[in-house]
Amino acid sequence: MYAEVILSQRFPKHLGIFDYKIPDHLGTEIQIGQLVSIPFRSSEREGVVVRLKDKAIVGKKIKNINSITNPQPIITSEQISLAEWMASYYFVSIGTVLKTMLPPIPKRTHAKTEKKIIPKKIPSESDTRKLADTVCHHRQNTFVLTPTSLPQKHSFYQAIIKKCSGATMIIVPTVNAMAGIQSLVPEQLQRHVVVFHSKLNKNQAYTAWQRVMTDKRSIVIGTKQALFLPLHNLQRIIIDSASDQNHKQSEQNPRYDVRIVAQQLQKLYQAKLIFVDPAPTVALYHKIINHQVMLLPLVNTESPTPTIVDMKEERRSGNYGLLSDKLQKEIDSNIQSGGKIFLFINKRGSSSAVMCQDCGHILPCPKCGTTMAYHSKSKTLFCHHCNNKTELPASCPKCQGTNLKMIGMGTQSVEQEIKKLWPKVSLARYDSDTDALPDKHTQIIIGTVRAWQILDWDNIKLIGIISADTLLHLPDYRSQEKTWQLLHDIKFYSNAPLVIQTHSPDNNAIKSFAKGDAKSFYTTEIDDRKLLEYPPHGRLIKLIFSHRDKQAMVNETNRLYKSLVATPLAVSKITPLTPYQHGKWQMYVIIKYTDKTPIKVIKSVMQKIPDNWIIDRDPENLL
DNA sequence: CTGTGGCTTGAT
DNA sequence: TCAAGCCACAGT
Repeated sequence: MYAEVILSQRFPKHLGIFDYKIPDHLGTEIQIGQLVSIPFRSSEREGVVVRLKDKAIVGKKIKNINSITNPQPIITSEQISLAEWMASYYFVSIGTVLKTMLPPIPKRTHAKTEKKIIPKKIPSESDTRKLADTVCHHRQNTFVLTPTSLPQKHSFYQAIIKKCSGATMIIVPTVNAMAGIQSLVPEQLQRHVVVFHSKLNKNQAYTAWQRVMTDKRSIVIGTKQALFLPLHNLQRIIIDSASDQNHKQSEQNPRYDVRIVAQQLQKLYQAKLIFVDPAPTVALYHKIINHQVMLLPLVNTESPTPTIVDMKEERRSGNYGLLSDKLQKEIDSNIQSGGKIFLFINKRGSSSAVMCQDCGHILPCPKCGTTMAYHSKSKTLFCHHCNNKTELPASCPKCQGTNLKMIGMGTQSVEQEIKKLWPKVSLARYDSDTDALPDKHTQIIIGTVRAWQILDWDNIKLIGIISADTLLHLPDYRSQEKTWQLLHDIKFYSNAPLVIQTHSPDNNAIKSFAKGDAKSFYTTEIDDRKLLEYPPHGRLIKLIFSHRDKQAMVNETNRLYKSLVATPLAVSKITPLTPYQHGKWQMYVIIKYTDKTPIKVIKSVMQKIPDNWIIDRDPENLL
């Protein structure tokens, strides 16, 4: 008898499963999922048995398994299936997948130390109780919930945890997001809670792994690695903040996406899958339209209509500053009444777009229409989509105006302007350059998304978005979607009046948001992506090559690009926003395919990608 | 990909 | 004489 064994080690993608002979004295004891000791190259290693068979591959010298490390299997057959699926989907070796799945195995386990969590009292709404019922008993297996406020979301989670039997997995995007959810679990169920994330030490991780294997009612709250826990009786998977970028592992192989892996888990365990986010991604909404997933109906809650301020108008009426008359008036009246104000600035990217101050036109690439990025060093415009390069024109191609300006402004410039207008008001800046927390009594806080975590949302009485345009004109196909999500996230946290300043008041994301018309946003956006077959019409694989030597990088990128052009797949080259990073030059090759592309074709092409290229399937962005 | 063995270099 | 550092290499 022979066994297929996987080593929990990163291997190149063509190498994964190794055959070993089962010595006679172990013949009856070997089981799938067991950890065994094996000779590998010149050392002793541990591996997982995944299959038993009569014949080993020919042409290799087959070695013997030394011994069984632990008779108790450490991994279930469902997990082996999942690992095999992931390896093939993400074009990595199964050893690489196993390395992320398995907990580090400690020499000996100590008693765990756990933080005591005080459960929060949440007003239970009949609305969310009904939805929890739907999730547990409806025939549909995948759902989407679009909560309009934090209490509503929490009430739903609590209803699900209380009402439904079996084990639950709640996947959150960041470690910070866990505590808030843990406190929702009622006291009598707290003993079933298992917290899981990358910052746990060996023993804590191992203990969590052991606990979920036996508890039939586990409530796992964790970041993406928690997907791989061997839950007993897994009934439902909740993806919290489902649109969040952190649900994708982009830095390291396997570059997996929680939302994709969770679907696979759902199938394996016949569990229920629930995506929760105030604003679903375009890809997810597309599935709602196609009835592949079910949108859970929510009763609309009252909220103030956001005010859109057209900054082009402001300029025409003589206001050249960063703050519109409308926003100034609102700030003024809030200062009078003592309400707190949050002024939101989106962090300026490392490149910025060029806008005409007279007509609001953002300079597009003459070849393909994508927003061009301004490189301040070379003073040129660059298209990240088609590599087109042009000089900065002297005047606007649309209205001939000569007031061209780089858009993207920092928190500092807004701070200056506020100080000028209201010299006495207490003011704090909170962004990635700030360490100190703002004083509790600070009236105006100017900040980036980083400030969201520390804001006292309940006491914020006015929110101003200084410019919705910075995000809007990133040269990425998802910039509209990101703007839409950002606006919804702000609204989700606070019900305060919202003033949005923009040069593009007719933009789909901004206009649809102001009208509260989700359907219009998504259908328009899906339509707009049709022409270039961007997701959800087509699907993407990003190939990354980096090298210390710029010329070597360019040569290799061109070589692979040319070889891919000869295949049936659509390819394009993209220079990233920061082509030089960590002492290396890099460039991307993007592969676009559709559901009609045979999987065989994709597989055979990807097999030929050299091992020194990074393969990122379903990338979070193209920059 | 990464642990290993072989080889070079530099300090003792 | 040995440790550390670098590189090429092959894995059942």
